[in-house]
Amino acid sequence: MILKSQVEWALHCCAILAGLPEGRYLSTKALAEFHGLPKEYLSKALQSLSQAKLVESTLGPSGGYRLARPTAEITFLDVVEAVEGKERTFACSNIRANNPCRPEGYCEAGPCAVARVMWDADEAWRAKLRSVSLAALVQTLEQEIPTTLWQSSFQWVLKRAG
Amino acid sequence: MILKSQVEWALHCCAILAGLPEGRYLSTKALAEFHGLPKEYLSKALQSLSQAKLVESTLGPSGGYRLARPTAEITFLDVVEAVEGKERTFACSNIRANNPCRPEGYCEAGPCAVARVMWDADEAWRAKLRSVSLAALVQTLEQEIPTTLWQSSFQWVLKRAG
DNA sequence: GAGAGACTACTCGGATACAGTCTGTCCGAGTAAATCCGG
DNA sequence: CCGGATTTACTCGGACAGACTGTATCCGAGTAGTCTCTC
Repeated sequence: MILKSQVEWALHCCAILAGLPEGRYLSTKALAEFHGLPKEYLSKALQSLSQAKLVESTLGPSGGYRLARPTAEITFLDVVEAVEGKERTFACSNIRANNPCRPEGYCEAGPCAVARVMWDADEAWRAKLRSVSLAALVQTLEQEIPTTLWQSSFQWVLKRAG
Repeated sequence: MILKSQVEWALHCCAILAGLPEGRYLSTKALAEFHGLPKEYLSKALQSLSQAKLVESTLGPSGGYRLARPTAEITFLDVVEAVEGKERTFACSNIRANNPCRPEGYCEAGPCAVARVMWDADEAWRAKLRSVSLAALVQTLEQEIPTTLWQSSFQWVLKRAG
C-alpha cells in the first residue's frame, strides 16, 4: 500500500500556486516543466484538485490554475483526499459474520473491534494531515530554501503566469 | 490507496490464535473455514506472518500455526507491516531537484518539507497501530461478544486445534 | 484612431491504451501421526 | 502386549494465471487574447 505519485505532485503544485499573486493563473505546462513531470498526466492530478474545488481553472491563452481558497484554508488532507479519495484506508468486510457458531439471525451491533482500531489509526493519520495548511508549508519552505533560489524560482513562475 | 484485504484476514486470524491454548496449533484450513475465506489465498497472509516471525508453523497432521510471542508483545503494527511491508506510505521522488532554477551542483540537505509532513502523518498512523496489542484486542472482544457465542467459537476452534 | 467582428492559439477535460500489483489457484516437498508387523 | 519401521495423510511453501487499479498518452470542446477590417 502506497500513495499515488500524483499526491506528491499535487502537493508540490499547490505549494507553487500558493505563491502566485492574486488573480494570476499558472498552466499545467508551466507546472510540469518546473517539476520535470509529464504534462499530460500531471493534468489528471490537477483535474482532481479542480473537481474537489481546491483550485479554479481558466481556459485560453494565459489560462491555467489558481487556488480557490486562501492558503490558510487548504490543508494537506484536502489535497490528499482530492487525489486519493475520501474513503478510509481500511475496508472492513465484516468477516465475523461468517463465524459458523453464529446463531441464526444474530445481528452484530456496530463495527467490529478490529475495524475500530484500524479506523482510529486512519483518523490519527488524517488529523495530522489536517493540521498542516498550505500557508504553513510555504512558511517552512521560505525559511529553508536559499533566498536566491527562492526568488529566481518565483521569477521563473511569474514569467509564465497569465 | 487502500490496505489489502489480507491485512483484515491476518488480524482476525491472530485474534483467534491469541485464544489458543499453549502449545496447540491451528491449521489454515480451520482458520479459512471459520472466517469463510479461500483457504489457498489465506495461506499467503499466514506465510507473511510466518516470515515476519510473528507465528510459528508445524507440518504434518494436526499441524498449523500458533503465535510466536505472548499476545501482549504483538501489536497491530506488527501484523500490518508483516502483510503490507515496512515501507512508508508516502514515497518522495525528490522532484524539487528538477527545479530549472536550481544552481548547478546544488545539493539539498535533508528531506523536503512536503515529505516531512507526509512522513509525520505516517508515523502518527503507525504509532496508533503500535499502541494496540493483540492482548488488548482479545480483551475488547471478550467484553463485547456474547458469552455463548464466545464459548461456542472457542470450542469450535479447540476441536480442530492439533 | 476607435470599435466590432473574425481568427488563432492556447487552455482544460474526458476518452483511450499499457503496466504493475492485488487477488485467487495449483501442485510439490516435508513431516508428524497412525498403522502394521515382528519379537 | 510392546517397540520400531513403514505407510499414510495432512500440512506448509513456493510457482503459476486472471482482474483491477495506477500510470501514461492522445485528441476534442471551449475560451481569452490578437489581429484585421471597417467606419
